[in-house]
Amino acid sequence: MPELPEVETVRRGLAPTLEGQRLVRVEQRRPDLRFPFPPDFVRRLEGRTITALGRRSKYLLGHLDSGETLIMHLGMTGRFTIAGRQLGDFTHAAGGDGKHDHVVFETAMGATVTYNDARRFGFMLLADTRSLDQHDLIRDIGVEPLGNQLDAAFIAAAARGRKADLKAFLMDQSIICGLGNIYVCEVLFRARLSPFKPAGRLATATGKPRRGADDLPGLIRAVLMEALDAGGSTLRDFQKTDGTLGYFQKAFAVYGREGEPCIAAGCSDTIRRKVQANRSTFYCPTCQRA
DNA sequence: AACACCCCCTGTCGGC
DNA sequence: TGCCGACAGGGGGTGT
Repeated sequence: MPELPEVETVRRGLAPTLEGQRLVRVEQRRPDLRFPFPPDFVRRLEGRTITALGRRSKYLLGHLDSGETLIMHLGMTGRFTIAGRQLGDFTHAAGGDGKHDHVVFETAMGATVTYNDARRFGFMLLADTRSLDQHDLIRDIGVEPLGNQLDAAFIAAAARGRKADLKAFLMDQSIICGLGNIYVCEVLFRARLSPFKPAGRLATATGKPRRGADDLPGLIRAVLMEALDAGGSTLRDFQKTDGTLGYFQKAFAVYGREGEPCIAAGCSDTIRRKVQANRSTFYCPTCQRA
């Protein structure tokens, strides 16, 4: 399920149950997810306290009092359940038969947190906290879009001379992290930029902002913040019901709307879908010409 | 370095 | 009803 807003929603949902809590029991039910679990995975977790639950890009980071950090990625279908309350992958049915429950954490307070991941594109690793920034999977991650490093100058400098198309540019986690297929489509629609034009058009030859580069930081933040708000409200709703609310409850302007009318005022075109780098790109050919 | 592909895995959905 | 292909929110690895 996870792009940045969803991972952050999961983090906020898990934090009250895990932060400051000791793991009294950890169950690892298979040898691997996307990657093999680290050696002695259970032994290195049991008895440890999670001092803080953080996030970097789409990674969840469980900092332990042992000096290690539990790095978790949800892949496409990863989700956590707190004793019946589901966090993540809202598109798949709630609950389930536990068929894909791969890891179970039990805290000293008696809470049970289960990780479920049908496709197993997610993973869990352990890394030394002190050198976490230098970890292979963390080192090359780009700027956090909700942080203060993302501005027009940064985008222009990064885009300068790039031949890859705008869609790939915004999907590239080593430039701006956290955006995935859905939100890139939504951002480009709001920016009225074509997904298919080279990213280099965002910058002048000397690397100054050009065309949509000025608008992008604000639009990226707006799209992510709206999703975050929706995720939060979804989460609150979910605690009170057993339905599969959320995520797709949020109304997207283009994502998943192939053949439906463009929502832009005065536009009578329809949303198209094109496969780009093996992923679907949704866009309005009339509104996104630049 | 930057870029274009391929692949990992399971489930679901639409068409026949 | 069954079968089959297309598709799904990610990203690591490889080859040019």
